[in-house]
Formats: sequence, C-alpha cells, structure tokens
Amino acid sequence: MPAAEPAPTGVRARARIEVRAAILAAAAKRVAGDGAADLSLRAVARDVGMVSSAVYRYFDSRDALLTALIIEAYDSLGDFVEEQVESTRGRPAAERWVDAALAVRRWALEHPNDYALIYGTPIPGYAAPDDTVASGTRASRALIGIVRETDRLDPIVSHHIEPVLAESFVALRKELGLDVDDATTLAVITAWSQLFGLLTFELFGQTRNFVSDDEALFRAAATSMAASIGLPMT
Amino acid sequence: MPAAEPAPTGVRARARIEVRAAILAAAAKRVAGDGAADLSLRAVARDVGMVSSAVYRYFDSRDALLTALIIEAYDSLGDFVEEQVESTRGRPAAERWVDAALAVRRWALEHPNDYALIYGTPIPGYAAPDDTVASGTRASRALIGIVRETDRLDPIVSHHIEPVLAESFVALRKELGLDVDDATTLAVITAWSQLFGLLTFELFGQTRNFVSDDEALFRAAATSMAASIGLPMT
DNA sequence: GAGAAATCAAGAGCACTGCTCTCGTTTATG
DNA sequence: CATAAACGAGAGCAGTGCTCTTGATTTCTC
Repeated sequence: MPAAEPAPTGVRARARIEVRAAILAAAAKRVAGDGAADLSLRAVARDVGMVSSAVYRYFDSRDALLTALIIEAYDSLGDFVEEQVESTRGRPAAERWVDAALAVRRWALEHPNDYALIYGTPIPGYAAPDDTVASGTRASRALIGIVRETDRLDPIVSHHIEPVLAESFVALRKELGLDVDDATTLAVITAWSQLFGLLTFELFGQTRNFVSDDEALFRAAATSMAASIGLPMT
Repeated sequence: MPAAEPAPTGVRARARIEVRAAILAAAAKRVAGDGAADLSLRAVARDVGMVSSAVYRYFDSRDALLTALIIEAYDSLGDFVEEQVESTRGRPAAERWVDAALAVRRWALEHPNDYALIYGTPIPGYAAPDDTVASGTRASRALIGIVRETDRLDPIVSHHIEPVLAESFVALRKELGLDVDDATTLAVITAWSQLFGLLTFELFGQTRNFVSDDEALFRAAATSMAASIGLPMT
C-alpha cells in the first residue's frame, strides 16, 4: 500500500521533492542564522537560484514555509529527546528525567532559533495546522513516558485539587496513558511547564546573569522536579 | 533639583510630549489589536495624522518605538502586581503568593500582546537597553517580596546543591534582599520560572485544551509552588 | 526686537518585502 | 501526436523601514 504521496516516478516528480527540500534547507539555514522573524521568502529564493514567484509553486505562502520549518523543528527535538529517553531505559527514573531535561536544554542551546520557532511568540493570526500537533507533542510525550514507564513512585506531598481540575486530569491521563493519582498528575504538569519556563527564560535572556552557571541551575531544577513527581532515585 | 528632562515651558516642548504620547498610544492600540510583529510605523503615523518621516522626530526607529512599548508594558505589569502584593500585606504568605500569581495571570490575559512583548521571543539582534531592566524586574521582585516579608518559613525538603550554584545564590540573595537558605532560593527560582512557564504555555497555545479550566490549573500550580517554597498557609 | 539657529511636518525617493498575474517552455497524459 | 498540466521567469502592485531635502515655525542669541 503506497503512502499518501504518489510514487515519484517521473523526472518532474523527482525534481519536485528535491527542489522543495532545497528550499526548506535554505530557509532553515537562514532561520538558524537570523531568526524566523527576519525570514525573507525572496532571500531564500535567491539562495536556491530561483525567482521568488517560483517558490510559490512549492509553498503557498511565507507562513506555509514557516509551518514546514516548525514541523521540522518539532521533529528534530522529538527525535533528539526520544532517542535520549530510550537510551536510558532501565536506569533510575529520576536520573532519566534529569538527563532528558538536559537533552532538551542541549537541543535548545544548539538550535535557539528553532526553539523560538516552537516555544516563542506565535505568529499573529496563525493557527497551527493539525500536522504539527502530532510532531509538536513528541518531546513532551517522551518526557512523560519516563513517568509512565516507572512502576514504583515515591510518595509525594499531596495538596487538595479542585474537582473540576480532577475531572480534567482523568481525560488527560487517559490521553497520555498515565496511571497516577491527581497529585502526581499535577506534579508532572508543573514540572513540564517549569522545565520549558526555565529554558525559555534562559534563552530569551530573562535571566540576565542571574546565576553564573545556567546548566547547574537547570540541573538542580530538573532534579527537584523529579523529586516532586516522586521519581525514584535508585 | 529638576529632573533630567528640561522643564516643558515652551509651546513646542509641551507639544512634543503630547505628540510623543499620542504616537505611543496609537502604537499601543495597534499592538493590542494585531500584535507587535505586525506593528507598522507608517500605520501608526497615519493613525495620528502624521506622515511617517515625521514620526522619526520622536522615535529613532521602529525598534525604538517597540522599546518604549516594552517599558510601558513592564510598568503596567509592575504596577498591577505591586499593588496586588501590597494590598494583601499581613495575610498568610501562601495566600498572598497565590493571589499575586493569579494577578499576573489576569494581567496577561487582559494584555496578551503586551505579555508576548515582554516574555515572548525577543526581537532578533535586539538588546534591551538598561532603561528596561529596572522596569522589567518589578513584577518578579514583587513576587519575591512576599517571601522576603515572611519571617517564618515552613521546612521544605532540601536537595543537594552544587557548590558553584550555591555561590551564585549568595550574590543573588544579596541582590534581592532575601535571607533564606539555598534550598529555598532554588525553590523560589523554580516557582518563578514555573509560574511564567505555565502562563506562557497557556497564552501561546501550547496547552491546547489541555484542561478544561486553565485558571484552576494555574491556581493549583501556584498553591503547590507556595508549599514548595515553604510559605505558611496561616 | 531683528537675525541666526534649531526644530518641525511634509514629500519624494530608495531598497526591500509578500504576493499575483502573465508568458513562453517543458513534461506528462490521453 | 495533441492536449493538458506543471514549471520558471519576469513584470507589477501595494506595502514596509528609513533617508534626504524643502519650506515653515518656533526658539535662542545678540
């Protein structure tokens, strides 16, 4: 059963995916250098030796080009984190969490503009197409997978959780395949948002010389997150 | 002792600050509607009935205009949070923290584009001038002020903290006027980053229908933060 | 108070952008 | 082989940030 795309038999079909890839590569290069806000479709066209109007045969608009780049970034991060999480299977969950968090940070530091593309200010009036959703949750799902694969969780302090929230948690856990209590669910969410919050602050310069060693701070925070979730250290 | 600005005596000096304010107001209106990325200096000029080149008498560039808007946003948030924190003085610290966190969220929901201006993707190649730093830390300082004004902290679980990090914490606490131990310092930082992380996720659509009640989630997270810092509930 | 100097709004203009349309040319399809 | 689809190139439109010049108005100085 062939995929949704027709088999690239003809000369033209083959050339099409090559040209498309070349455009995407040139665009990615520019984003890596100057950031997404400055991305110029015309400049990308010049890079690949085309005229700007020709690019529109491959991407409907500049936003469509950016969307393709967003998906690429999501998948790049997803690949990176998933691989990291898998490579530590069997080790203590707390260690796995910290390592995975550090992997996210490493990827973000290596691709700051891609990170901004994903977790930065959304493009005004831009709604992520459904294509991006699947790719967009991979990194988060990989992190949560560490919790899922942990059979034993240390006891944690539990707060009262409003009924309306507890109800939401039921569907959320089902969606994520998690089998934990409400307190742990909240701990996972807060840890997740804290991880990306700290990273966003570091990358976007909100912590201007806050501490001398950002990685040490990040590691300490990640360790604290793992404890708050109840991930065993051994 | 007069301020740095000369007294606006003449007709021209008086008109200048009025025109400047009008430009700023028009720009703020446009940002509130369409977001900062789409802000057009020419459109703002049209709004105030000027020609675009005239605007350059008041702002050196589009970035300078945006910088002024960023400072305004910082001060707007700073005013809002500071007022909230002061109005709860004397009440239990945990309650104060949650209320202050909710105030940040309320402000952000009412001024999403201003929030994006502050905590979103920074403008490429843009370095915040020193003017913004003082305004930019007001909200965070107000939050941390709640911890500072608390004489008694509940005991919290303490993790090992790397020496290099502990050393950074010393200077940081001095800067903030905080008198707490290393574990609490870390808890404050993580709570702070978590607060804005969760809010950024909510506003930027990273939590698409994550839970049905975002405020309940935010309140639960804020409550958990207060506990992790050791802020007393009574 | 008159003349010099600074300040201002306006307009033209440059280089750039996203995007559309048309025009020959090339490839695939019947 | 003829028709249709896809393609690259070019011109063109409306918009952008920004600069420079021009003429009028206010302010400063003698």
